[in-house]
Amino acid sequence: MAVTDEAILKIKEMITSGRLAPGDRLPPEKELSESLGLSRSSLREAVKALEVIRVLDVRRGDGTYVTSLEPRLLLEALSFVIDLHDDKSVLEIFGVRRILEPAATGLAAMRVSDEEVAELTELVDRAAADDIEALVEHDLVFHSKIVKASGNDYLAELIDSISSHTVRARIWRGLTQGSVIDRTIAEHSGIVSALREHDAELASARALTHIAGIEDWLRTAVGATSDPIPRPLAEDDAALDDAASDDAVAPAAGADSLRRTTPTTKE
Amino acid sequence: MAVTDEAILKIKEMITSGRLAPGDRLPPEKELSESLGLSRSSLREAVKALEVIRVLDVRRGDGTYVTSLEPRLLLEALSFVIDLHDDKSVLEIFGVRRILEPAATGLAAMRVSDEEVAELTELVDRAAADDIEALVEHDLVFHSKIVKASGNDYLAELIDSISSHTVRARIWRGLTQGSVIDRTIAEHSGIVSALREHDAELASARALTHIAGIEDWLRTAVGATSDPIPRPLAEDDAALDDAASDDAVAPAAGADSLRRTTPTTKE
DNA sequence: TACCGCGGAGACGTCGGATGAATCCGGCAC
DNA sequence: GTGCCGGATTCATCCGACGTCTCCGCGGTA
Repeated sequence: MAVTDEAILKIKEMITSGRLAPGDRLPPEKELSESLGLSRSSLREAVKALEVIRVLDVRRGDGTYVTSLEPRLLLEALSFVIDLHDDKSVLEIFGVRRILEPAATGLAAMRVSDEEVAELTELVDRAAADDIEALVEHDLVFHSKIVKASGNDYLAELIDSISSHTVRARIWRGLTQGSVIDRTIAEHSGIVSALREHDAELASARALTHIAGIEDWLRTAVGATSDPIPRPLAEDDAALDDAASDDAVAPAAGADSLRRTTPTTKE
Repeated sequence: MAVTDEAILKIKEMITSGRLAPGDRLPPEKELSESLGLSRSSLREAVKALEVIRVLDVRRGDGTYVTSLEPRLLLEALSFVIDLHDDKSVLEIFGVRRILEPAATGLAAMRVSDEEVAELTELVDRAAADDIEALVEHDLVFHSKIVKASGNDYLAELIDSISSHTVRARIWRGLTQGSVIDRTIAEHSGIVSALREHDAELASARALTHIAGIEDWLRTAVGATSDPIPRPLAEDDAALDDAASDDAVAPAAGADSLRRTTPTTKE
């Protein structure tokens, strides 16, 4: 096995064994490379690999740290990978979301707090139908809040990760189906209503209905035309790509390559 | 943004834009580094990062290729990351599996072929209760086959990925609960029976029962060995390994600290 | 013609050093 | 006490060199 891969496993083992805890600082690259028996160059490749999957956090001029290792961080990498799937996979991914999100919504119905219901209610009320982009933003926040209320962070982050990929599809849907805004808000309202009553079964059913509506449309679109969906992924990376193309201003802080691509985060 | 991160995004963009298709070979490192405007060292860090998440396949002495980008590959990285979660997260992860696997089993019931049923039947019959390790192996194959039969590769691979992490826990369970072998086989048999009849509801219910049984045990085990205060993963994880390897069975899982838990090609 | 072995070319793997840039931190002036 | 400054530390990037592996064409041989 390559020394770099060994280093990756050794660092991982240091974490799983407890020698390195979340938040801990690693020895300097020079020192660590010597103790692991490889060159600094090779070690840096290992560190970079662990950085992109959010296991390590490298701070220039400071040091390298173990991240909090929270599900949110570790699943971020999933968004990156999902971006690389083709149209057929998008349908399969949607099939997974179709399973997870109703279940999460059902869980949320059983344990959602009054405050959370109030927040969701306000969110839906405020989502007056202005424009598509605002709706997509609202949609992301809405679903994110609900799955978070399921009480299972891992489940919530997993759903968030696999949902981000469908953003563009939903945008396109919005562009081609005018009635979608009202319908989406109405469906959201129905879900909140079920949550308020702690009716898990109804909440779950309404979530499924909601998602299946999008899925149906997506299946038709993919199946119908040969070049249906606006090119998988690349476009909302445009900002990043611009930044990368050396004429743009450097992003302010902590620029990452694997930052999730949902419009919710800006760099 | 760091040049290495730029390179990662640029390579990703080359793939999503279609300039690089699955199986394609990248330009040599020297050439690519020049065209991307960075040193070979930095490019190598980018390539390494994309290699660990199975986007690129680097073949020494040959060249660097884009992988097939199949869900199976891209989700492999998930297994790596899941290894880093603590016990609390393991329960949450199990909560996700509890949702996904019954659903996948239900889907499988609707479309499973006679051949697949025959394979599963034979698999269960052959899984005569010999030893724990064989049972765990059987269990992995069994569930893998079923979820694969769901027809949704992405779903199947996702389940496989999040299941791999529970292997050690199941080993420990096996060591502490003698009757688990017979019970597991009986439950597997029941699931196959429902699949054979294409009874999705029953298949799903039996899958849920099966998984919930493990989950219940896991929750008890974790709750028993943990304080109300969340503990870092290291201690409890080590406890799992110790418990496993203290016994004469000596499962391979805990033996090699540098083991690679993701099912990859050996190196 | 078909097969086999060899060696060169190309490509990745690893190393060590040098320089630049960001951060941290202690000392000093006010 | 506050704020500034410079040295020390650490990561970022680049460069050049050498090793090893793989591929593939060129002859040699049967």
